[in-house]
Amino acid sequence: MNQKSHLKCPMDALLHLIMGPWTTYLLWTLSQNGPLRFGVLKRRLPGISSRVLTQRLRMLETAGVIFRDHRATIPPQVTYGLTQRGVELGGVLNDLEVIARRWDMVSETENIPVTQGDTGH
Amino acid sequence: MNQKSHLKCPMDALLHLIMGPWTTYLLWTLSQNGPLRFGVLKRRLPGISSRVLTQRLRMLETAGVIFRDHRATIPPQVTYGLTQRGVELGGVLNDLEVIARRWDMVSETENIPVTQGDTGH
DNA sequence: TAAAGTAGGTACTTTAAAGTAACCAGTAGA
DNA sequence: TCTACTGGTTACTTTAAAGTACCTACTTTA
Repeated sequence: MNQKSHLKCPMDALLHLIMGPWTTYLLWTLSQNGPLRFGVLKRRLPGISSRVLTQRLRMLETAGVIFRDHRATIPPQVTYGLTQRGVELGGVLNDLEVIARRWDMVSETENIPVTQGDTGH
Repeated sequence: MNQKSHLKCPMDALLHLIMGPWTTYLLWTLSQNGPLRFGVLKRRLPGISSRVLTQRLRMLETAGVIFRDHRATIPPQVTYGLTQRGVELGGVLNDLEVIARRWDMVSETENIPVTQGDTGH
């Protein structure tokens, strides 16, 4: 297997979509502030390059997670925001964050082995 | 920012933990089959190298997501399984997979913009 | 006249991580 | 005695992706 495993598995495709640097921050920023223009977004993600920001926005747009609203005015005005899918994804990311925070708080606690049949799957 | 952003943010730490190739397959395999020995695990992930499998197992063990049961017999016998944290994580991964499958099914449907205030955050 | 803001695109460099292959100890079995 | 199995480790190579820097066109403002 290699990085292209997402060509077969929808789960991998989704993880591949959100796993890169900046991506979750980007989604988070959009979910907190609503639709934002390119330049504003760039300023809210201090350190990100135009190149990577553009890549991320294109990926997410292709996946239908964000929308792109382009007005060919001068200067141009391009706004990005979450779609319904983006909101769905945000929900799961929120669950993940709740877990992440909880684990951080109690990182010194025990790790309990789980016997087969208890996993809930 | 760079790959080390997980040093600050628990969310990034968690994503960084599960995002690599093989990791979710590994967790999935353990959740479906219960604790497994190294060699069995390797055979259930066709194509993975010992090197990467070991790395993944170490990462997950350090994070408290799996446990390692080592018996210094000859030949040695090392078993890995999910901890409580592993089960929790499995739950969220399952949610993600449900979404991934649904999106795949309806990939031709509309992507609806969401106005500020509707995001539920 | 020159700078700044708009939303990126392009070329080159760098780096982190994955892949590959060989190797280890110790014993059982042919 | 030679092989294979156990669970890895180590060194080297390769590649995908991120970083860096500079470029565009068009207009307004100083």
